[in-house]
Amino acid sequence: MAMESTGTPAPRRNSLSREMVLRTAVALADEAGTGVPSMRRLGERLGVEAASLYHHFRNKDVILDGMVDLVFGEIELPPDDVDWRVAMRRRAVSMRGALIRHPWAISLMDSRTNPGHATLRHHNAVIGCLRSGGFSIAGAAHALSALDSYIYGFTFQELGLPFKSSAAFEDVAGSILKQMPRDEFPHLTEMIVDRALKGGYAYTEEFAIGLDLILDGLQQQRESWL
Amino acid sequence: MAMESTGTPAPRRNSLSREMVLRTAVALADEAGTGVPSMRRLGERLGVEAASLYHHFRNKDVILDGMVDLVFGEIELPPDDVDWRVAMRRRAVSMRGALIRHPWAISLMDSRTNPGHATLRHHNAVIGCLRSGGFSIAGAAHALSALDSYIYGFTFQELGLPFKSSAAFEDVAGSILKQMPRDEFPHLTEMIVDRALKGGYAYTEEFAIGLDLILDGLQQQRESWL
DNA sequence: GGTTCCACCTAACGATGTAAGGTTGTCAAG
DNA sequence: CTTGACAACCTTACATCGTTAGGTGGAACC
Repeated sequence: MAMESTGTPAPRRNSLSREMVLRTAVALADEAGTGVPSMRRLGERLGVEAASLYHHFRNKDVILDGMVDLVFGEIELPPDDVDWRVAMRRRAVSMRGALIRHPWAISLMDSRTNPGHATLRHHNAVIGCLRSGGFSIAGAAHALSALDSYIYGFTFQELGLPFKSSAAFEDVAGSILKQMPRDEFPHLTEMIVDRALKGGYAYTEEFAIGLDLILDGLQQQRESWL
Repeated sequence: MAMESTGTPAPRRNSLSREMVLRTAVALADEAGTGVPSMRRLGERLGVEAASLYHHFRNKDVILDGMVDLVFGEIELPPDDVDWRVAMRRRAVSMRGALIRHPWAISLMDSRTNPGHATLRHHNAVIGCLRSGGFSIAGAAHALSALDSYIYGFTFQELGLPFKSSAAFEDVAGSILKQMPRDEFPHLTEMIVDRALKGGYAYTEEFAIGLDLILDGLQQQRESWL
């Protein structure tokens, strides 16, 4: 259904192509804070009425599918000429980057169920990298699950937090502390104070710590998964 | 803002209480597939018009905040009479359970920014457990980040998959295989076939594998984080 | 008994996704 | 060149959504 049977989908005349629509949709979604555009806004940007989009896409869901696939296409495929560990590390960093660049994408992914071509290619490459790195099928499945879970979860939380700069962090931390009964939640208070004093929260560093911890574990367990 | 300054919020007369509204909202959201209820449906279930709800909640967002906090309240707090490792393990399992029981919750969390009382208590207890287990402040932060990321990410992916029973898994796997060019994605194909033959995907087991991998890593690194 | 005020209602606004049917422009066949 | 078909696009409309403004009834208090 989501996959064309003909190799070339016959790019008709002067119409707005699938590609063009999806690219504008992504661009619109990226523009500050607006999130996924409505059909009307998307049509407007394309110089077209909202309903016209339904001649190219059965419904909005397939547009969302396409947008998610575009994001997957931005993720660096694991290069196959390097160690599996550095390949997995680089793709993890690249994946977090793409999800941060397109903050609307991760919320979309949980409802989407039809993987696009870029998505399939991505997963295939990752599994292939793990397999040629010495992982069994089961082992690769476990590694993939652990890594993806961590990447999604970390980015998910990072995006949810209500500040982007570390200056903003201190403000928010301060105001949370004010309205929080400090003696009821001493450990939480302590941690927030500590992080705030250390001058903001370094996401990239924190991401690397957990990532390396998982990669270490995978390296150790690799040969036990046969 | 989200936190009452008075200890008892003065439960007025015969009105529909905050508690009752939130509980009904959660119950409605849990009912198959419907997701978070609209204000009209929520009002209907309470025998009230939609607009009346705005006398108790400034807007829908604070209802969503309350719903999320109810879910957090269901998560087992780490008991403090056991080893930090088994405590963290139990709370992870309990957390996944709550998120699976309320599939709408995780998609809500990324937009919510005002933590409720149960949420704060939960985080405080987790941090406290780690600290008395010998983690430094920084170490507890790293442990919390890694664990929560994994739990969120895993559950997030689990909920996104389009099947719940392992019988349904084989169907879906089969139809994906059919429309996927198998020779273009050999590793992906191989993995799906392998998992399908093994009779479905055992989430609980897979969850435990990654979780224990992270717990192992935390145990090893614990003393290096000072 | 009068006043106050709270809990609820009615009515409406603009925005959303989408279906139905009409209009236009392009292209191939006659 | 005309004719017809068909694709691309438009107009209109509908139900549903969150939310606001202003009204109504009855309980609570002086």
